[in-house]
Amino acid sequence: MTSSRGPRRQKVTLQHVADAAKVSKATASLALNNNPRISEPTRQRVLEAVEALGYVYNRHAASLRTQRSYTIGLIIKDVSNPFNAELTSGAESQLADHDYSLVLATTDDDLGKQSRMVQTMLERDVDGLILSPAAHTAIESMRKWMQFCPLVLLIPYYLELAADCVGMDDEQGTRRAVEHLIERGHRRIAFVGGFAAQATRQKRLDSYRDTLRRRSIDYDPALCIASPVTRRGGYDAIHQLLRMSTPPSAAYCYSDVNAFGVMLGLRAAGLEAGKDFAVIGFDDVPEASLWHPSLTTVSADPRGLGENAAQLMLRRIAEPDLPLKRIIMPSRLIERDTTAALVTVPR
Amino acid sequence: MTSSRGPRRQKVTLQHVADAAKVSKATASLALNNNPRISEPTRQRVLEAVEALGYVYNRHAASLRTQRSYTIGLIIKDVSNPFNAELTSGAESQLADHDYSLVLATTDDDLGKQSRMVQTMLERDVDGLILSPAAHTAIESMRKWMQFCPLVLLIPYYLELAADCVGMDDEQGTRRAVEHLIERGHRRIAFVGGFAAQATRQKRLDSYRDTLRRRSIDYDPALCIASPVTRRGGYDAIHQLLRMSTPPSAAYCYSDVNAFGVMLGLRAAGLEAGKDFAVIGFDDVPEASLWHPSLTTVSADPRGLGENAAQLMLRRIAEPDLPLKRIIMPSRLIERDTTAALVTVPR
DNA sequence: AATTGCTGTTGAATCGATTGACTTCGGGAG
DNA sequence: CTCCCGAAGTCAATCGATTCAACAGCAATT
Repeated sequence: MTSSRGPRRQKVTLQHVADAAKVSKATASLALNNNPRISEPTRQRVLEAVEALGYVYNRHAASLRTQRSYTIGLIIKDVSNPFNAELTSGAESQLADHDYSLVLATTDDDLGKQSRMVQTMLERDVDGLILSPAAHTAIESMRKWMQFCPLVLLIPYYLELAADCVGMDDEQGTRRAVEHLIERGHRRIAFVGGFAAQATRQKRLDSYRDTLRRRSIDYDPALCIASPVTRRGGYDAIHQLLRMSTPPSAAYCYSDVNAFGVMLGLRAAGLEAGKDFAVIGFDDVPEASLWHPSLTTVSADPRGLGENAAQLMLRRIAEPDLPLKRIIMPSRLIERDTTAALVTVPR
Repeated sequence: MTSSRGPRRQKVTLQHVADAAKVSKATASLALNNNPRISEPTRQRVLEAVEALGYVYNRHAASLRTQRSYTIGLIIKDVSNPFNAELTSGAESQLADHDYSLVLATTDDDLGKQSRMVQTMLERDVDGLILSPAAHTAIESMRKWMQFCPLVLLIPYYLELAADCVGMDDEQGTRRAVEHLIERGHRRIAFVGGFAAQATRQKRLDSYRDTLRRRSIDYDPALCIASPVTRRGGYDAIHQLLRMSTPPSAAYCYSDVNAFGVMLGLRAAGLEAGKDFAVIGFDDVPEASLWHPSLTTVSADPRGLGENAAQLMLRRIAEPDLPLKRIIMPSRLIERDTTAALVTVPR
């Protein structure tokens, strides 16, 4: 069987609409844009013609003239990660509500791919770029991109760059998590997951050390394990930690995904999270509440992040000269079962 | 502090490049498109000028002329669902590899929103539309859209429509799942989740009944519970099932998400999945292997679905007159712990 | 009756790249 | 010496909507 996709329906342009409504192309255009200089009866005639002919507006032609594409680019590392999926969802729905479209690209955290993706976005003349920069992205690159369109960063640690941004309160979230563990009697607390190059991780690590210091607990670098942000990463890390001569009794993880890995590793070692060992994650992905035992974690509202990023962008487009805005979203600790038990024999 | 975003850098056009390279605009264009009529030295001069001036290609202008946008629209119900996130990821990476961009829109399964989203896609003159149609989408609507650009459906049950499509083998997957339960001794097997309007669910339900019939097991409509595709839906359904005078001993669920709800409901009722009651899901989302007990489920490879959809689209664009292609991806049963136990007292 | 002021409409240039038709130039072939 | 040819470029029209400046028509004002 051959597909019967006939010749592509020949295009109906504004000229055809104008002819059908017996007005000029200029009038038809103004009518569709609700310009008040066009009288109501005329506008109606134009709208009827549009309906009758099945006219489809051509945004490329319009963009060429107006220099606005009503398109926003979103560049992230990976959509399949549930955190980013939520973020994308939030941004998309916010943009759709304002008649903007979302062009999505992923970088796999690779600088080369990132610059190619930015390039295609610029070629498409996006009205703005929402970016979660790949590791090691140079400030200079981003500064260059900003000459073409406004930029909203999904990370709040590029203060040298005059770009709007939105991010989590990593510091506060970390403090709460570590204090929670200390209050439950833990003294040897591991920090698991993420790589040194990640600015977000560095921030959390600093806050972790700072919190320990304030509570007069020694910082032990051996308890800090860098790893990929995957379950495997967490699994391997806990394995390594448990073999230490004085292993930790708790782990604060860079991400829920790492925490899940830690939990699997504990189980494999015959230990139970929440009873024999405390675990805290970060992100509060939906699964966090569903694991058994359920995971104590720092809540990160990824959808809200996406929404805020989109709003920031729309605001910037509407008012390019507004002062910079950096949104830090509050994080809060969600206490669940993996930190249920008190340490009975501290120290 | 005021943002110092200066005046938008004034545009460098092909004309500027041509001037700098001391050739005509036409030559510059041909050079950039690697047209063999341009000599190598000339092409190099043009490329150098591009580099020196920081020229950015304007795809809107090109699209206007060529009637190709190198953009594909993806319209799904919801990105935040992990199944769809994986699918999106697969499609995006496949398209990016071929220099196509992905415009993403979501419908929330709402017909009105769907038609608005399709509209903006057509205005953007996408080269193709990959669609997971909202419930109750009329064939006629889709036929209309196909007059504007090729369509790839993410569901294989609109056979009346001459559109390429890709989907799961719901029938085979269901048969395997139900047979697996029967082999373990189950005779009263519930079908949980989804709504009647969903074509996919209907397909699975048919296959479920058919499998029972072949094994001479009576079909009991009371064991089929429709519900939203959420954990809550599964939770409520199992609750209802357990109150029956002769409750089922197993549930085959429309989706993993429903299955998780069933598991939570069982736990709340003091039962343990895999020991007191068997559960099978559909999709094999990553969490399925991580729950405790781990979930037996039908694997659906969502990323592969997205990749295939993208490939189908690229193929259709390259060769519009190829015969229709419908890809049914094999599904397989992943046996895990929720179906571990045999029923000791069958009947 | 001529001028002014509106309102509603239109002509034509414009955005930036593509492309079919045409020119130019420097050899060979005749 | 002329003609033809191919290679390398260039001209100019084109895609479809927007928008500025101009203008027709008509009422009100002088």
